[in-house]
Amino acid sequence: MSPPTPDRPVAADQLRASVFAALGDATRLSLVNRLADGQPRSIAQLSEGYPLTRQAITKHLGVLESAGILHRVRSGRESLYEFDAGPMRDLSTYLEAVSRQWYAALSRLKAFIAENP
Amino acid sequence: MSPPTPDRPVAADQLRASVFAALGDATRLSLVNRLADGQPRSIAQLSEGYPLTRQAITKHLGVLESAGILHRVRSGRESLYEFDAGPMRDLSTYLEAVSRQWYAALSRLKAFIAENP
DNA sequence: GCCATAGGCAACTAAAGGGTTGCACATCGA
DNA sequence: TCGATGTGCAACCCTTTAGTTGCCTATGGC
Repeated sequence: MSPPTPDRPVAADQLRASVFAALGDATRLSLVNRLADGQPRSIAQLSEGYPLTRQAITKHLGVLESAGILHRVRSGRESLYEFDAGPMRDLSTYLEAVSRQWYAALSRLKAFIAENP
Repeated sequence: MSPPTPDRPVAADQLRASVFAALGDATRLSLVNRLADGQPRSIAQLSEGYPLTRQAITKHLGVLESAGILHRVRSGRESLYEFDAGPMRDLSTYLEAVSRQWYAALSRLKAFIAENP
């Protein structure tokens, strides 16, 4: 391993980035919002209310599934998609950590300035 | 106001999606990580350690700036970028709300099942 | 005033993304 | 059994994105 390089894009970044990217589309965010009530829905159901074809929605669902945000369960002739909060909780934790790090650094800076005339 | 229930893509989704999209790249995540210590850095500094050209990094920084995650401050001949925790805090709040909504719905479902033999 | 350094701008390429259409296939229900 | 419904698959299109190269401008230091 290369010793001292904690900064270059690492595996963890790749993983998070793929989840962020999956959420980086208004249609997909909307789909997630609908499924966050815990009730699984079919592709046909999820396609209702969008000015898009069923195929387009299918692709979006595929992206969300690849990111682990949704799971697909076949039931008879339909594919039901259900929400999984795990990945989004992870992101939330990560974002919280970064924000906290920033606030902490800022506080230290302020303290330093206050103590040095 | 934020607990999301919108059915189709709405303005709020567009805004959040753009921030999510900005974070949906490993290189950009890495840049954010570096700047989250609160210390502004120049493009040249930020370009170090990546197998990319300075121009590529410049573009990434532009994306992050457009999303409001970074701010640019010109200082002499260099452009300093500094971190702003606001957008990421918003996302964290949003993700937390969605997760909470899901857990709540799941709890209700369990309770319902327990009460109906 | 000179030169090295830091950035900005523009044009270009390759690949990924978002979307569509067309068609084949499985399954449900009367 | 038969038609309607729900999906899957593939090919295709257009736009965006990630990245490069080349060149020109501004600034800082000596």
